[in-house]
Amino acid sequence: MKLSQFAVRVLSVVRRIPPGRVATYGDVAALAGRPRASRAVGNIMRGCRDRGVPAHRVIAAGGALGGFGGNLELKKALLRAEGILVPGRRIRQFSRVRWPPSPRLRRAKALR
DNA sequence: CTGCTGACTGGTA
DNA sequence: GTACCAGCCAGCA
Repeated sequence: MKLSQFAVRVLSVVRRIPPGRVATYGDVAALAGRPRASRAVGNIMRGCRDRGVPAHRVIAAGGALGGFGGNLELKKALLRAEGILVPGRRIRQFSRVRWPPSPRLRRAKALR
């Protein structure tokens, strides 16, 4: 199975997300070098079944859950298991569990 | 090459 | 709060 360079970068970024933290598709795209490729990131996540990749920690903007191949309930359960509360369609205290809060990402998004 | 798709996003109504 | 829209981009037919 061969992955494009972009896919490799995306996966390596997702692998870096610590337990109990989340990142948005847009964040992952930015860290992978393509700030506007959030949609493409979603496609890659959908196709990736690698267990070293915590896909459940990748969510949509604003703390929305996004998708999870039809197993959205499973995604919620996995997040809950890491201490992230998901009362409804959005996670609780999004700004607190969001990763990364680094200046690097902010600068990347500022170029938008 | 062209065209469509979608685990997206930000804007408007 | 919801609904719809245009822009976006990698992957695939």
